[in-house]
Amino acid sequence: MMEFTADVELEEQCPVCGDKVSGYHYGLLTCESCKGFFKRTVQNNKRYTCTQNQDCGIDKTQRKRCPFCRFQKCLSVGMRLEAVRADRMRGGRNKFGPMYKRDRALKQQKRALIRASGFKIEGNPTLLSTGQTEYSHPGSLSVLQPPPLSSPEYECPPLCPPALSVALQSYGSFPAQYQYSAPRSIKAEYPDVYSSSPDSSLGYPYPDGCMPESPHSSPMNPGLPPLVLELVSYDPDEEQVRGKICAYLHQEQSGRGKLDKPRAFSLLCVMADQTLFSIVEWARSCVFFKELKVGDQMRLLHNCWSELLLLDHICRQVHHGRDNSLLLITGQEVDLSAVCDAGPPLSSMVQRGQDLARRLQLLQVDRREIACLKFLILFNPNVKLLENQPLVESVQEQVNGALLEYTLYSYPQCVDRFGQLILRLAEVRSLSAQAEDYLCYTHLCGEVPCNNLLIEMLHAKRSTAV
DNA sequence: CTAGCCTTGATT
DNA sequence: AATCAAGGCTAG
Repeated sequence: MMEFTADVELEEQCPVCGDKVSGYHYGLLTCESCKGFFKRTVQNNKRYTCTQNQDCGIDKTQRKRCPFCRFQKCLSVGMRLEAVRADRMRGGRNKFGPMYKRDRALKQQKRALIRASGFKIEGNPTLLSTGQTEYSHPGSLSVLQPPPLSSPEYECPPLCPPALSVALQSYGSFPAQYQYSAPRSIKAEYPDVYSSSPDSSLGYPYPDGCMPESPHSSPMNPGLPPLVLELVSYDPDEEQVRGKICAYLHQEQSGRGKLDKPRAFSLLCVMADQTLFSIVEWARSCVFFKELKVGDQMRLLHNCWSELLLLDHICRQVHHGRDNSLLLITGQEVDLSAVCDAGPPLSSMVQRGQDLARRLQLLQVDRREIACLKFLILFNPNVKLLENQPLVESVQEQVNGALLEYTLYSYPQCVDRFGQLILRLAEVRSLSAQAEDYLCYTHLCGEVPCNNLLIEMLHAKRSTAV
């Protein structure tokens, strides 16, 4: 009973400062003051600096002390820049409406469950990142910006320790958010720990609320291969990744002078670079991959990083579902016509990407299938010089089988759904290769910031492969 | 700047 | 007509 009241109270606290929540603001439940603070900051394009170590604790009494850290926290808990209106239009509703509604229903469900069973649910399966557990880790953002890379602009490859091995090894203590992997709870008691509102969670937590409903949304999922369920459980929380990357970008932007505007392209590179870190984190948390030695882990990632990055991008477009704009990991939209102005190689690749996204959209590919595809990409048996080749081959085989079975059970009306998916995989590979070439070329022209994981991957592949 | 209270207006 | 999350206003 104590726990129950504690839990409920927790949910009524602002995730930024702990003050009393006054409603949904900019994507989640916050207090009135953080709402106002976030609005002022975004509307007036404020840039703050931290006089300490950018890890100031934010609570009700100290929130005024460091606006920099307060804003970082706003972003990292999931407050959304896009919800601040550019045109300052008052009143009405925005596209987040449905999301708020879902979240309310979810919380209601959770409360009912707690009351019914007197049982406190562990983990945080909500779509929104509200009611999270730990803000006590001021340094949790640092994973995406490991020490050697922390001053992005001015370091060059020779001085950099290999970022991938750092990313694979060094943050042993790194937190729970990429790994609420609890494989044992999958098959058993709580079939829906991962997807509390039956299948809406198969879609990405994007606000549109227009996710195609999966045809198999029965809660029980009879013929579902357990492996598929497990694989999808390793997917990171998109909201959290987005929050971290936004926080990183914002920090970096305020770190450099106002005058020094980064060019759009290099901004995209930084974004891709940060996304890559989250992909590495994802891989590290996955079954099978964890069992491999670091050397093999690196070989696999070197081989497939661009495919995973591309697939991530494509999936975002699938759920974004618009032909005339791209949705970035940060939640920003980029007009496609602007991209086309950038010239033929880039615009044709973007076009190929859009075509691919459209095909996947027509298929109504679901999140479980995507999870399988990611594993198929990661565990590529064609990678040479693996110490544990048999494991990689076996994973490839198992996932293939599970995906085939899944598509047959879940989409019996689509005869060759499996084949279609695999075909798209080939296109992902081909397009990612083209993108790598392009990146390599632009890098040689000095257009890409040269200090990052992105470039390290690029070089690694080119020096070992073929 | 902050934060509590007020006004708006699309959605239900 | 009620709701409620946007933006606005203004003492402190």
